[in-house]
Amino acid sequence: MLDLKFIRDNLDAVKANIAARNMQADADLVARLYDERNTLLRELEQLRAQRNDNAKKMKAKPSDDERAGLIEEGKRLKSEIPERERRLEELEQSLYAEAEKIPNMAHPDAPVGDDDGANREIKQVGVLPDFTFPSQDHIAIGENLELLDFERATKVSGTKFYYLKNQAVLLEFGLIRYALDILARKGFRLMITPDIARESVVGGIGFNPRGPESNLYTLEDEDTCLVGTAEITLGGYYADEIVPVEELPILMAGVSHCFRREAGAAGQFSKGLYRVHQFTKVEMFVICTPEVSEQHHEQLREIEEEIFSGLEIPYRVVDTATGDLGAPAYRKYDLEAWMPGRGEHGGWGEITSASNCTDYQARRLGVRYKSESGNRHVHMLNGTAIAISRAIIALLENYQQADGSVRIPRSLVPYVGFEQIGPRNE
RNA sequence: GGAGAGGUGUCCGAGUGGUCGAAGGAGGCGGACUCGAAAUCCGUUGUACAGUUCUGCUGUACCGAGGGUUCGAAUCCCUCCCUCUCCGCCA
Repeated sequence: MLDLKFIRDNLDAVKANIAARNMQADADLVARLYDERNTLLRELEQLRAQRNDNAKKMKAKPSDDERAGLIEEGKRLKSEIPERERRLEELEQSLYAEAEKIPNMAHPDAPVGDDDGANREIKQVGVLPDFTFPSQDHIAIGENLELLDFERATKVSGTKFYYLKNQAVLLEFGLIRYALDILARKGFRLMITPDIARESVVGGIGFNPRGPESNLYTLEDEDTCLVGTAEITLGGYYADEIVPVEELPILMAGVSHCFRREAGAAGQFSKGLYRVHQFTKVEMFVICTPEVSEQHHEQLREIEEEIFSGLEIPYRVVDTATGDLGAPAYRKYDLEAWMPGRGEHGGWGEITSASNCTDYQARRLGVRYKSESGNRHVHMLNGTAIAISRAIIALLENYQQADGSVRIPRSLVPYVGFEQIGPRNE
């Protein structure tokens, strides 16, 4: 959520930003509700002050006459207060409901545009594979080598689920450990996080827990849902706390399962492992002072590049367009890996993203630190270290060999214990 | 799941319906003493929102949460939540 005063005092910029991000929110309404709320609040506080004052006079042991008058006056004041309290509560409810729809401001350098077509490519790293044989997509490779089973998963759990089998299982654990070792060296605190979170935390991070457009699974009869990412549980870790400034920056790396409904997502780019209901992810999360959040954003991007360069997977970095940022991000970098099985001739597929959400999430979550000028909200950033399912796509498709086997990148061999998968000898 | 105990400020801990934003202690911060430190002494010490003559001041709210009684509630009543201990079940 944005600061209400900021919205009121920067109405034009806020409205321009809503438009640039292609979102629906009414900043004028928020400013109006905010003013109305403040007017009513002042009125109510004045009445309460009078009530307190009146009650205080009783302590002076007044005469019976005065006493009766004070009680009379107290009753009168008392009768005026509850009605205003109700109105204030209603007003604040609509105020916050509307204010929460307003997205974070965008970085002045973020490319302006309605969707990912406007993303700006910053750089491209690595050499695209040039296969001398007919290449296959990860589904074919995975099924041939008995690494993946989509059909059985559909039978047991539904579409967009999968079994990982044999070396793919070791690949998952190996990739996790590979990423964690890098992050531990960078000073990240390693964590395994809950896979379920309260809706209040989910909302604070900027996800919509319920509703038809929600990408999350909510739990029956509870105000909780399955997490779509450890960003939720890492961001909620310090909710409602004032973090000692000397502990900043806090770097956390969380391993969790991620559950996503992906309702309505179909088409060639969501087949196989690309868009699934459940996967495992190692997520980075940074809590820092506002002054250094942009530096940390660059650092997250660099770590993501280090991880994928280390896996020798070709990728490009894009600066995400305003229309594709979502609500909480101030700026977002995506890493897109080359996926030879994507489309007719291969294509880029999003494999990580790194977002600077500034104080947008911290405000609703109540994460602050003490500064010279009072308590301020921290800045929060998140980035994917490695999303296992998509990483497996990139590995299988880029490292496939003419004989149907798949080579394992050098840096990963110590973590998985083998140098290649297959070929099947039959 | 069953039985019992309890939830007060950064922590421990007191609190008769008005003098309680809350005793006392610890810790933190500032200062005195000291060559320096410890000890001792003095002062200070939360959060949020609003207003403001704005590095301060004023008001309101906050003693687990939500209701109620009352001119007035940390204190009385009701409901709920959570934590702890013991038992049961269990990876």
